[in-house]
Amino acid sequence: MTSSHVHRSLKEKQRQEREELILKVAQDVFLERGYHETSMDEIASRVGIAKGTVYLHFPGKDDLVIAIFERDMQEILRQMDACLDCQTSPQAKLEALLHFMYAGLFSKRTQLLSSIYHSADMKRLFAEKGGCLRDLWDQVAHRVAQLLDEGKARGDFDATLPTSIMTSTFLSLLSPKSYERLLAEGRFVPDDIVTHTGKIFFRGIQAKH
Amino acid sequence: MTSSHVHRSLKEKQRQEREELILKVAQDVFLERGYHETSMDEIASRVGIAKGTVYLHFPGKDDLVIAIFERDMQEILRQMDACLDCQTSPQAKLEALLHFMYAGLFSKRTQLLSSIYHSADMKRLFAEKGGCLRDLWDQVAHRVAQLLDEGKARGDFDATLPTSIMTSTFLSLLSPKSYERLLAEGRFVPDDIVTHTGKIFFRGIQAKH
Amino acid sequence: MTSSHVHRSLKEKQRQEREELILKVAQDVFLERGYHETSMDEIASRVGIAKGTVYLHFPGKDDLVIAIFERDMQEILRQMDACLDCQTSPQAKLEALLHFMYAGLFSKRTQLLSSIYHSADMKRLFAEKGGCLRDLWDQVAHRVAQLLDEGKARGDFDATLPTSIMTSTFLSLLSPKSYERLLAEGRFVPDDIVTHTGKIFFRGIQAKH
Amino acid sequence: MTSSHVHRSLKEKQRQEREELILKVAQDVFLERGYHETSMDEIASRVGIAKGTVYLHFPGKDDLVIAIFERDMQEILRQMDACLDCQTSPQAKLEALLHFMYAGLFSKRTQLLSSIYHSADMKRLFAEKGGCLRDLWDQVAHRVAQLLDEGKARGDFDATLPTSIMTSTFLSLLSPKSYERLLAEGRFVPDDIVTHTGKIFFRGIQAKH
DNA sequence: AATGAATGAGGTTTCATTCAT
DNA sequence: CATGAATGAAACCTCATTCAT
Repeated sequence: MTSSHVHRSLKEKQRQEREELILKVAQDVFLERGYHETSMDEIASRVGIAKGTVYLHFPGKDDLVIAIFERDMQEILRQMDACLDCQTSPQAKLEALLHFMYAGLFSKRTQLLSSIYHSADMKRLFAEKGGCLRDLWDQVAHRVAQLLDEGKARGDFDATLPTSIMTSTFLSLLSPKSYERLLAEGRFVPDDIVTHTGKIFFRGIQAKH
Repeated sequence: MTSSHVHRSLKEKQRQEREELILKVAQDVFLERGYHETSMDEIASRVGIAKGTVYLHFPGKDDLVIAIFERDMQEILRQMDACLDCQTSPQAKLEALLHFMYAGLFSKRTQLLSSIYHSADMKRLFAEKGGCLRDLWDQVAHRVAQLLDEGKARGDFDATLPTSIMTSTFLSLLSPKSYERLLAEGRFVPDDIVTHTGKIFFRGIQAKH
Repeated sequence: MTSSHVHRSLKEKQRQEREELILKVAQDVFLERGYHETSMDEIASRVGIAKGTVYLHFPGKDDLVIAIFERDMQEILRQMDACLDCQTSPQAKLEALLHFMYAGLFSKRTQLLSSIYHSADMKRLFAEKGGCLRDLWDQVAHRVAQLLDEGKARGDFDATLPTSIMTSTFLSLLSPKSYERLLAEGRFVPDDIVTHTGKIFFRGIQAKH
Repeated sequence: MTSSHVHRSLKEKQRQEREELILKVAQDVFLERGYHETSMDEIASRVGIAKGTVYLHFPGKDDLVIAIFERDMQEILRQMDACLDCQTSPQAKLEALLHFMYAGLFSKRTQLLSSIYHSADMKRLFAEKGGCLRDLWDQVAHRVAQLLDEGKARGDFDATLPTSIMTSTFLSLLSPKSYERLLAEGRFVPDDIVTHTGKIFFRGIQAKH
């Protein structure tokens, strides 16, 4: 009984690990090559499994991408909350958020998020299959909007600016592609860029005294 | 002789007009459907010509996209210069630039530009085939950077911020996708958004007094 | 103008001939191998064209089979009518029908018709895509039923037998598969078989005197 | 020792029961969906066992179908003989046969038998793997032929008709598909149809007096 | 013995590109 | 020139079969 249970749980664990691996690899390949330039064959062979095996985990290519986005968004939300707990003022929280989104592992996730908003075919895909993603993204945007409103209430941020536009502007800073060249040129490290960009944004929304 | 020459030139004019039309239509379709979801068939049939005819103007699908980007960038440069002439202060010029990039016809071009920076497959395409585009984009960035430096020299902009980062931030504002939802919700018109966003940016880079 | 028209019509003619050829070849292959054992590759290569070309004529494998059935049924109806004109009594007409259905070229078509009624997957296909086929087959059955009723009215056929059952029995004679072995053994030619089978049927439905 | 033997025999019995169950279920699914539309997965899951287990009983999908046909034919032969014992005249025996073949449980088997004769891929399968089936079917045909000859000898049936053709015609009546529509329309019950069809056949082969 | 995850050959379909007319 | 039929490489996906557990 116990052995059987352990056995089950082991198999299940292996299954989940494999699924996780597929998601990870697929994310990389999609980022490198783009959705259409990536074949299921390539994903499978990079994972080191057969094409058919991928289909045991995800019913189709579409669903694989959706799953990647979903996992990423959930992780981002989770980490966002964790990171918001450690700070006090709304501005400090938003700054922490910015830094976190660009930090090591998350730059990939942030890039994917940004691609949602920028490629016509992905948008289509989400319109058709990604109902749940809309909610998750709304939660991200909602958290940001809340912090901005909180800052306004405290008199930190300019209350005459519409929160929705501030939110959009803040989120548009989460498009790491714009900074890739800066990084590529090697004159800055990510933290520099985020710090400066953040400074521009927060000065920009500061309440006039 | 003369008649033949006129004939030639007429033909040539028609040819150019058609090429222009193909570029225009293709741009629309690419924006609607995305690169991979758009077939040469669809472009040809929307233009009202045969598929083969498209290949008389552009050697391949890749080159067609490159040509679109090239044309757009050149047009943007041209209009940018025109629009910069009408203003006096660097900030006024940059504001005019922002408004212009979102104005009617240019929103499409701006969207395409933004997609350069955000989709993995386009980037690859440009890396392989789009040598000339790099130069054009550098010119755009250069104009912005010049204005920012000019502003710094006049004491308008904060000289402690690295110009390259300011430039990047400014250009990242040219990602209309971020605002699509704001527009879709119907609470703002493009000009509102640009005005507010610009306000944030320019306050953000203002020199401290 | 005329030349263009002729040109058009020539192209169109070639197109139709090619389509006809595909239908013919596909019918043969489907008969030999069955629907699922036949690949589009095989059809194309037997016709001597590329796989993609088949798809210029038929949107999918399904539609190809449907088209074959439709063409066959229409041809059968046409020939049936022709063959019914040459005879006088209902029985003579039905006998002519039987012979005609087994005659040279039609044995193939008859075999296909029969396969409609006997394979589970074909039935499914027709249920989904073959609306028009149902009508055509009904016309065939209707013609037979009419002849049987006519014969009853003349006092030739037994009026106590339900026409629908007589029709079914008659049509079940159109299943050449049952006779293949007889033919294969070489002791009979098709006409013998049809003659004897017909004799059994017509005696069977004869009015009692 | 004895216990081990009993154990063995118990296991063996369970094994046979499961094999029987697989055959039964597979038959149903093949009839519903057709050979190619049926996956080994579906069969296994309907039986309630793992896919691999099916392969412990049958080396492949082909062999499973062959086994079904073999079992069905053997059962038909067994039941045929039983049913022939209860009747006296050849005609009564053949009539009993007809009714029996359409009776409740046997309609399925009859349908499968009929599909042997009507689908190209099944024929191929039997040509390659189904040596034994040929013999069994010959036995069925032989029994019918014997009865017909017996009837001829008694002066019941028309001796001028070739027995082989009479046999073929009789067996072609065993194609329940032809009657499905009659049944579907709801105007007849199976027994009506068989009775009328049989009447046509037996009148058709009756000796002239 | 039983399982079911893994495999990979094979099938259908799409579409950028070519080329004879 | 312009056309659009033809091509065939390449993608997605299924499923019979195997094999480690």
